[in-house]
Amino acid sequence: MQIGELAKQAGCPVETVRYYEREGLLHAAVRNESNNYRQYNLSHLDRLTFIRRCRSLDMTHGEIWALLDARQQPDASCESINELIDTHLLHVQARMTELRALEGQLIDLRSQCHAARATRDCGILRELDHPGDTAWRSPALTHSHVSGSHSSSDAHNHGEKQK
Amino acid sequence: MQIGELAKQAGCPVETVRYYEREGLLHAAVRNESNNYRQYNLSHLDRLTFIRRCRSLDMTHGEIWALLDARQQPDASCESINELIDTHLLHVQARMTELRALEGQLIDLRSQCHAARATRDCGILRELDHPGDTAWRSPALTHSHVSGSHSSSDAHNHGEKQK
DNA sequence: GAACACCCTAAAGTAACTACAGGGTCAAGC
DNA sequence: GCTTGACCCTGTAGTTACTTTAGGGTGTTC
Ligand SMILES: [Zn+2]
Ligand SMILES: [Zn+2]
Ligand SMILES: [Zn+2]
Ligand SMILES: [Zn+2]
Repeated sequence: MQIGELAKQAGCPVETVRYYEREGLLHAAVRNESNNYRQYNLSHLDRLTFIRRCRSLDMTHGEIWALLDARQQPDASCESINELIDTHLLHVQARMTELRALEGQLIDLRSQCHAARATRDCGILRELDHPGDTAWRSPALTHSHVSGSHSSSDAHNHGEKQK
Repeated sequence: MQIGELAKQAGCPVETVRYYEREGLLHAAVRNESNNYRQYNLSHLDRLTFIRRCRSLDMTHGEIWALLDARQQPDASCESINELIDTHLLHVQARMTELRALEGQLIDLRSQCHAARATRDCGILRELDHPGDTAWRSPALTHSHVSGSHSSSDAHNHGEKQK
């Protein structure tokens, strides 16, 4: 199996497979001697699929490493695995709590302006400009990874010409 | 006011202020001629505080640019501001929906192993290894930025010695 | 004049990819 | 034999919003 087929089976881009190999997450494939193409077998596909399932649960590479390591020691206790899942569940829940708080603040903010008026009278800007009575404290820091709410394809250019 | 005082008033690190200036979000400060230190006034503090409030709502720099731009035109309609907040609220809600789905999957996964047993018998690994009947599809892509659940301080090293 | 808090710049690191530049390999069709 | 197109390779840079590090100047105090 070459890299395109492996990636297709695992449902991820080819570049991601090469990236995982560089990171060591995926074992380096044997190369075809004549053309230097990577050759994969089913155990590679197994491992890659495992990794992608963990990523779809938003685990970090560090968390995935820990699971892969644990898997290498079938005789050890699985306690650390159970704990890792618990901890990661807390990561996700912590972030949800933050986002719920943000949602509330944004709904409050939005309620400051319903009609379209002149910008100078917009209640939203007014509220952003002066703290007001709503709690403007930044959300208490959590031990969560899992951050953000914006897709990477959001363009962030400002007054610059597009190509 | 020099940079340390400004940062303290706004509740953010000094480096972040310099970073915003490089990005253009914050206007470049006048420099003290003798020592080249940045000198700020209250309008800088206003703008920085505005930016930080938007960031605490998890807006991107692009979204903040749009608000800052709109604020420059007090006579225009504030419709775009209202829409921006609506859209960003959708970003946050979309991410919450994703995280709720993740939470459900993780709870399912965790339920596969309650006692600490040998790793070879761990129901969690078993489930991660073979798709099982639970829906393993990656969460439908949203138009959200706001991603992740892990804090940046999570260490992600594996078998490497610490310094 | 030494300690210490403060300021400066430029460059690299973070997480997990994604994209690009520049080029080799292979099968099919003309 | 040559072109077209799909596939593969390497290496590097870009993404987001910062943070960290290296290396060095400034200002006040003891
Ligand atoms: Zn986690
Ligand atoms: Zn308005
Ligand atoms: Zn947004
Ligand atoms: Zn277990």
